[in-house]
Amino acid sequence: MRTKGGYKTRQRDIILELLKNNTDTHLSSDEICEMLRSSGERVGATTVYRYLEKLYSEGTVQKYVTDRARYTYTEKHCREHFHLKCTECGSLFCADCDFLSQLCNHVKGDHGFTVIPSKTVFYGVCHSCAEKSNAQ
Amino acid sequence: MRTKGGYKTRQRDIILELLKNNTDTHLSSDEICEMLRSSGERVGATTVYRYLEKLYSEGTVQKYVTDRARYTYTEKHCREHFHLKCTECGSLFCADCDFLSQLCNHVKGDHGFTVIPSKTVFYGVCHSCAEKSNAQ
DNA sequence: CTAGTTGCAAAGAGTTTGCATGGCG
DNA sequence: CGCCATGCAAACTCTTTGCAACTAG
Repeated sequence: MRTKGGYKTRQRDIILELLKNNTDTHLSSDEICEMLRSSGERVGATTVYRYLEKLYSEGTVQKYVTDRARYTYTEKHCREHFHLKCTECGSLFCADCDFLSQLCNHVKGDHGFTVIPSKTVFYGVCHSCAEKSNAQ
Repeated sequence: MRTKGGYKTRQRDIILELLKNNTDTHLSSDEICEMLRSSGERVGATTVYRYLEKLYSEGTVQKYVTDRARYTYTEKHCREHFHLKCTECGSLFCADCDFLSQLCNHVKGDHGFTVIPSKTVFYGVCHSCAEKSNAQ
């Protein structure tokens, strides 16, 4: 959680801009490079990797590791919420309620483990995807 | 979820045996190779990879992907549990209790989202790493 | 000017594939 | 004997590191 901002560069600007414009998906560094390339920009893969890790360590983006590392811009109003990620359609939902808030206390008390909500994602199937499956 | 059993071989026997004797941990293919090697057995890495994927597709083992793929033998009576992954030391813990079991019902009922425990990992800081941080 | 940033090339790490050999049934 | 399994080597993919050139402040 470093607080130093670093220099402001063209590459960092456009990477962050792209992340802010795609808060509904999880992008891999590869996809980010590709999206930038198709819009005429060119940023080295190494730079993307390094900047994403920097943003992650600052808490600016969230990181999800499944088969590869994926990142999503952390919206201010979601900072202390949990996230529900649908494995079918890829949608990301925010979940904030008493039960989930208590979860941290429980895991801390009974399991001695301090959960970090902003880094934790529940994987599963969303309502609409579940309906589709039932319909078949 | 194929049902074909395949041939019974020395390698498959000892890999499955090892998995059954280590239901409390999550083993990577690399660790499995190493454990077998230190007990005098020798199995090629490729064979371990291929057999684990086969067991996974059959449902015989569960697969967890964090930084690398890890597998655990699926015990019949074992209900699904969540995982706690320490971002400091990388340790992976299992969490199986009523509170966490209720979590699925709650998220399903109040959020219309079906959580899949085996795919969900809680990220945070474990007890011993938290102590180290406090000591500093 | 100085320290942080970039990006190519190369190294790593984990996993998969090609293919000839070996073993179960 | 036929077919599946094995395992070495090599290919592959994602990610990190070394390092020289570059640039923001």
